[in-house]
Amino acid sequence: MVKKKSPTIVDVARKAGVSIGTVSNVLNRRSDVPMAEDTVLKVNEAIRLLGYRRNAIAANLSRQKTYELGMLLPRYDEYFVKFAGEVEQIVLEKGYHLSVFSAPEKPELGRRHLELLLQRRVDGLFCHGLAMPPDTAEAIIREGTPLVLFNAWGWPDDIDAGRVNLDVATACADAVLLLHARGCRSIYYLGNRMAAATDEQRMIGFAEGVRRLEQLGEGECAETGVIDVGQKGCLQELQRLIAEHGPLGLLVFDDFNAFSYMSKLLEAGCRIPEQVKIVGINNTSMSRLSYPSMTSIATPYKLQAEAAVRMMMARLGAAGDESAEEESAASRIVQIPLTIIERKSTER
Amino acid sequence: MVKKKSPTIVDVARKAGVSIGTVSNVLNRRSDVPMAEDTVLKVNEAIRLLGYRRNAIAANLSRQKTYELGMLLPRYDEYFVKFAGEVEQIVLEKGYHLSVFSAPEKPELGRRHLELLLQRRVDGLFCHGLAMPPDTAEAIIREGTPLVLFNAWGWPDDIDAGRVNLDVATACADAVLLLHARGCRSIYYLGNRMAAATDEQRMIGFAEGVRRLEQLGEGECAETGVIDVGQKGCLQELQRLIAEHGPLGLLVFDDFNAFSYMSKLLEAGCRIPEQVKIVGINNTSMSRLSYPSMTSIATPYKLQAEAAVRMMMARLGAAGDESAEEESAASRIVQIPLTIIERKSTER
DNA sequence: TTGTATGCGTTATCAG
DNA sequence: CTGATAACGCATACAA
Repeated sequence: MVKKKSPTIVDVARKAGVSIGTVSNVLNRRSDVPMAEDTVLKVNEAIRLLGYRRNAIAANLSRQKTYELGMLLPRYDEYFVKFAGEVEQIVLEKGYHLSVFSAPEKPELGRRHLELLLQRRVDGLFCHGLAMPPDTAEAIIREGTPLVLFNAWGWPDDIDAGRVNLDVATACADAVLLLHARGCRSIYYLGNRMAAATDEQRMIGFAEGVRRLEQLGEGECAETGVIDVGQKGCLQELQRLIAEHGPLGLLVFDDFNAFSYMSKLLEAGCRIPEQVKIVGINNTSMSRLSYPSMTSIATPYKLQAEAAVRMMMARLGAAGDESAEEESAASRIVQIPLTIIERKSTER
Repeated sequence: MVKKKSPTIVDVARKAGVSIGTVSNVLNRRSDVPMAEDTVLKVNEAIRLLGYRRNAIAANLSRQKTYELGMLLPRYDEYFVKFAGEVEQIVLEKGYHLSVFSAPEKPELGRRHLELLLQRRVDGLFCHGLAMPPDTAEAIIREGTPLVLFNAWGWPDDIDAGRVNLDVATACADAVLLLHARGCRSIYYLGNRMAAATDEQRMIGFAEGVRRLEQLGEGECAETGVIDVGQKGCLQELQRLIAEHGPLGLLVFDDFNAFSYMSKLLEAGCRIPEQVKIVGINNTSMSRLSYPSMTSIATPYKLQAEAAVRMMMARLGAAGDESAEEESAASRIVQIPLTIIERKSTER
């Protein structure tokens, strides 16, 4: 059997006894071009008979539009994957599809993926704030590709990219207050310096929470501080704190680390939540299923995805349009609120 | 600022004072076509100056090849995502890139993604055995797109698709023996009927393990059985088994469910591993980080990914080639062995 | 070593 | 309503 090259509209046209223009019209169901009922039937029949399948490459080239959106992730973890999945769903309903790439710990790889996406002439780009430097972003926009960033904290304000940021800081501040309300005498943030920009937001929130605590002016003001998960003797330090101050409150970088340290503390004989109360971040399946179940800050994927897509669509529609040009920074940057899901690990 | 359409090779050619053919040649670094050092320099300079970026769409259309591979997943979970990530890495080194799609619980969505990939004329397709019915697979191959399936257990043998299957059954059998060796008097498989084909493999393995146990003819032959996670009163049933028979061995459908039930049992006051010994499947981060840490069957992503890519490359290379046509079923189907990672949850 | 011409499969325009 | 025909941007034989 020879590799019979797939049929083209030319074949379909011949088979149906019409011209290729007509085939294209019924293929694209153009509403502005009226067509005879009969021709449509003939064409569809020919398509079925030949097993014709449109060549998207040629179509894209011709119409100068791909209906493809790209997404650049720093890595595949539960949070990013869920977010990407949501976005994929939503844009699909709008006739677009999403191509996701990740660049695990490799800026060079990230650039390569980006270049690829650009060469494929994607109509728009979603990108994590960590997966691309600001000047690259600027260049992309300048060249005409709409860009929507997510979790791009601390980026310069004058970049014309949509931005959908999780308001992690506020949630972390709330977590500090929660831990205090649950009776913690000392409250620490267990961070991860390796993830600089992400860690910073949590730290800012933690500090804010501590400040709010002070403003409350409660006499039994808690002792607070920051420890790093990578720090040597981290576990011992925690045990010391428990011994010295009683109920220790721990806000941890993410569920993964929170869970990991919860296990270590349990193994060391600590009782949770009696001696240590833990709050994780991301509300992954671990936190829900663990014993004791773990309080965690939930990131609303769906909300964030919807906001991101909305921004993208606005940019896609307004391309070339000078009308909606005067977009305020306010509508360019959206903050997504998080909520704390309280579970056993912070019970009184 | 007008949306300046991106420069083409025509622009580059003009700027560099050469013809477009020449530009194309240096762009593709054709080894068979010799080029003057000087022209290459000129062209590259022009490319830099203009900020030229090759239009992959046009290139693909012209050369009738996309260097794109598609992957269809039933959903995004830790296992699939890791596997996809590995494949992405490997094919990247071979000059291909991977577009991943998932069809969470929606066969219709899956067909749509497939159609999309085919319209984009991907050079090849990786697909999970659950994400596509056999007749569809056959049609795809017939039309000339190389197909490599992974975890397509129980598929008809006459389909000319590469197949890379995890040998879950054997590993499950081994797990049964392990549980017995660790002193379990009764051994149960905690399955998940909802995931039919996947569950079946585990069940086959479990049964095989039980049979091997019987052949050993140990006097203290264990009692065995199957329970479903979705079953009402599942937890109570387990507790009853523990009370009646002492040390209970549990092989669970996957880490997720294993972890979930471990937590429930702990909460109910059971001691692990003293009263219940648990083996999960997939060796996800949960099993490693939990307390007690959980024994799990590790799936070698990398191995499986390498095997899958190897098959794909063979098919891509042999396309049209009649030489390697006579491929035996043996080399078309690869079994990947799994290994049990023993942790605290099965200690004596 | 470089330039020219043709084709890739569609879309879209504009006469019939 | 339908049918030629010119783009779309690039690759590639083949000619120079």
